[in-house]
Amino acid sequence: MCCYRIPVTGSDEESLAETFWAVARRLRHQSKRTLEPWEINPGHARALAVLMRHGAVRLSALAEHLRIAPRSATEVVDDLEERGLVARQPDPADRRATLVGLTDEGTRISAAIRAARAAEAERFFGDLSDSDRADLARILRTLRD
Amino acid sequence: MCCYRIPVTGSDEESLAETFWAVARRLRHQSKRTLEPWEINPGHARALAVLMRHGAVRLSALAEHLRIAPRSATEVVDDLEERGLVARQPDPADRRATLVGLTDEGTRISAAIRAARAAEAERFFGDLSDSDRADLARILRTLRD
DNA sequence: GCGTATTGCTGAGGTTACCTCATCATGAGG
DNA sequence: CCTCATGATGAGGTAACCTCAGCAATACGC
Repeated sequence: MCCYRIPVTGSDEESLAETFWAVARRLRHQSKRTLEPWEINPGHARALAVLMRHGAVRLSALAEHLRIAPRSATEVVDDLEERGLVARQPDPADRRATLVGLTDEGTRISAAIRAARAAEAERFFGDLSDSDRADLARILRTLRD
Repeated sequence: MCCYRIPVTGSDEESLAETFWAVARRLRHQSKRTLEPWEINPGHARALAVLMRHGAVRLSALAEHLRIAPRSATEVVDDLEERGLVARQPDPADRRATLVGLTDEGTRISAAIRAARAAEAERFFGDLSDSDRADLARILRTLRD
């Protein structure tokens, strides 16, 4: 690795990462508060969002979207089903598989959560100027991949 | 809240948050890989960093820095002590308290991790132009509080 | 068709990183 | 001193993951 930076730069970079995590923590806490009215945790909310976006999917597909093991998706779905937000139904195309879809109430609540999250993002990023917001989006997209 | 944004903006904001979390995930994975050579997890690394910065501190103080319950700090310290990276010593000022400090090896390893993290940050943020990096730092600082 | 391998879900049980509550020694204030 | 507060820790719990084994259904090679 040529051109190794001098410590000052290293220290700047360190604090950039630190600042990033500080922001992440604040955003995470705010998200948690946003979800409190529904007594839903972030993992369940993510599952509902996937179902909202993709409609009824197999458990294994849900697991992939959530990046968790299939067995863990079973548990998430168990919980949500117990609360009446999702329902299992046999997959007509393959009798081994089960499809999970939102119930009416699940759809209602997912929509409400979606709106609350949008409002939350507005609150969180709302103090930024339009150009800062655009810069942030552009820079983050660069870093994403 | 006046000037409520139209849905398009809401959707932009949503994706800003989403992009943020995508970046966070990538950074987290990279951090994990950075720590692998020492077989140290992020929580332990954070504890070592606190001790590096503050020297020997009480368990309760360490817990505060890490934002975990005092009882949980006991466990972190148990693990690190078993690995010879930190040592407990009685607090001369209060016989109820114990101070935790880095051992020589703990100091060596903490320094190595610190360097590796700086290199990791350089790798991660290195593709950005200087001005993007400055913008990002400034914007994140705005969002931090 | 027919046996074999694969796939989809779930029961059983483990791990990790936290937590609370009770306990014990020590310290501080009336 | 006697009471109350504080610092660490033992005991035990929880949430959100995991792996592995097992069962049913399907797909594949011949």
